[in-house]
Amino acid sequence: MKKQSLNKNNYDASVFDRPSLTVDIVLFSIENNDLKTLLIKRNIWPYKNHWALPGGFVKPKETLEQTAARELKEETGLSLSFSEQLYTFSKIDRDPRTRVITVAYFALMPNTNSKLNPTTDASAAAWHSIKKLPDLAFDHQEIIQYALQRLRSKLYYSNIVKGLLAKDFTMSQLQATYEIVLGKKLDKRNFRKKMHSLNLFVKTGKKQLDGSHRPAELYHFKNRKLVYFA
Amino acid sequence: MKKQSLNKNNYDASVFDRPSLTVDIVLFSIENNDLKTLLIKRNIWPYKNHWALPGGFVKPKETLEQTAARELKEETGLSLSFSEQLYTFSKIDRDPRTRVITVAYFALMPNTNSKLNPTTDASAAAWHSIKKLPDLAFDHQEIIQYALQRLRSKLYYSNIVKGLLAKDFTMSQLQATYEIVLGKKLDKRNFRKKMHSLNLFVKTGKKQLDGSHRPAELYHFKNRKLVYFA
DNA sequence: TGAATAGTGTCTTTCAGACAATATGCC
DNA sequence: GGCATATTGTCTGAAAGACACTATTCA
Repeated sequence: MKKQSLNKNNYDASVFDRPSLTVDIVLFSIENNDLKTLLIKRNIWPYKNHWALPGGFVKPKETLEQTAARELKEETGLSLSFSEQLYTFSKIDRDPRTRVITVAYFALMPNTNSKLNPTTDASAAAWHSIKKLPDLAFDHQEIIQYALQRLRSKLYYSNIVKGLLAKDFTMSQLQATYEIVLGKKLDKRNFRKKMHSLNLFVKTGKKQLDGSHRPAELYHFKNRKLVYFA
Repeated sequence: MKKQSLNKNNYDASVFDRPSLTVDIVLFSIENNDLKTLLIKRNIWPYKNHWALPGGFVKPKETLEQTAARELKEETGLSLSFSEQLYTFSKIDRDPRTRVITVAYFALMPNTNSKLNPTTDASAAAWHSIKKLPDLAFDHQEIIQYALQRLRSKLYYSNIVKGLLAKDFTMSQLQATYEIVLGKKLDKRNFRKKMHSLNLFVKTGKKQLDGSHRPAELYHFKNRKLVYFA
């Protein structure tokens, strides 16, 4: 196979007589009470110097999930815990190089303040608030909006919020996470009534003491896996 | 590009140093009060003489939706009205030829008793009850089950049932369609109360007279498009 | 004892689910 | 009038949503 070149003039599209396939990852996390997504800064054509979702080409011997994990690791140094397939985007001109179809994945991680270590095709990696995203490469804006919808709706019928929380958490932290993602305030009593009725949590017995006020019970999820409840 | 050959011994996998991409279509329709899906009988290796979902390789200049419509037309003679993307299946060994990733689409059509006209890779095309499917090629059994889940759950929060009905229909026909797809009986009064509360239908003014009993009001959908209501 | 956050219960409204009698047309 | 299907309303229980006070710790 011919080597793929790196700018518009000597780009050989004949290499691609079938569509190429990539995986892109929308990784969400909460930082400073704000929902953020991880972007990398491209240092090659096309969209050089634009921010983009981490992602890359699928290798013949790896599953799409493996591609997602590998690319995220390569481009940011982060490891993937929870992820699920989002949608496959296939507009004909979404990539100026040639026909590229991308399977988008959506992933969550708790706030860990991990240092980001971009390598390869990225000159930088950074968390961006979903409230003010920069100009993005390709159709990545659309992909992020799709992922955000999916995340928001899954809050209502699954324990997906787990992906954004540390192992142990307080009911206040849980509620704050819902509020940040949904972008609206929730009633404290109704929220707790609902959450307790779901029977998804157990008390750890520990309490969180952090200031001059009543300490909060710490909970964790009963189930290791994603659970649907509606 | 080398021509692809047709049996295991002289199959040249080096043609595929990147994953190949196909589209498969799960087309549902109701026939004789039974939910059926359209299958074709393969007349080439692999899975020769097995039933399989209609589908095929994505061409460079077509969208996935166009691939779906083209393949369905080629293999069955049918035209696609409603369809939506289902999921992308990518297990490494799902296709014995080489690495093939497939984007599954799920589609609906009203019962039209259209004659099926298989061509190209199919020696036959036929509707099969989802209650007793034959041995299927590839991972197509899994794909159909996934599509069926999607269809069933969408009945509860969208007007997707439209895809299975003629333009005008009675409330009894609507309810029967729900019952066939869900595989369970529903209460007539509660069903109608709910449906009318959704405000999705208008009376056509016409009535269906078909036998020695009270004629039924004919309705049609207000909205041309898919509408979500929950 | 004042400041800050944690934790809890009642009332009202809405919706799902159980349930049966009347209406209309054809023979 | 008899048969077959169409059409309609009430009651009950469960859950969502509005709403305010007490509990605990620390300074």
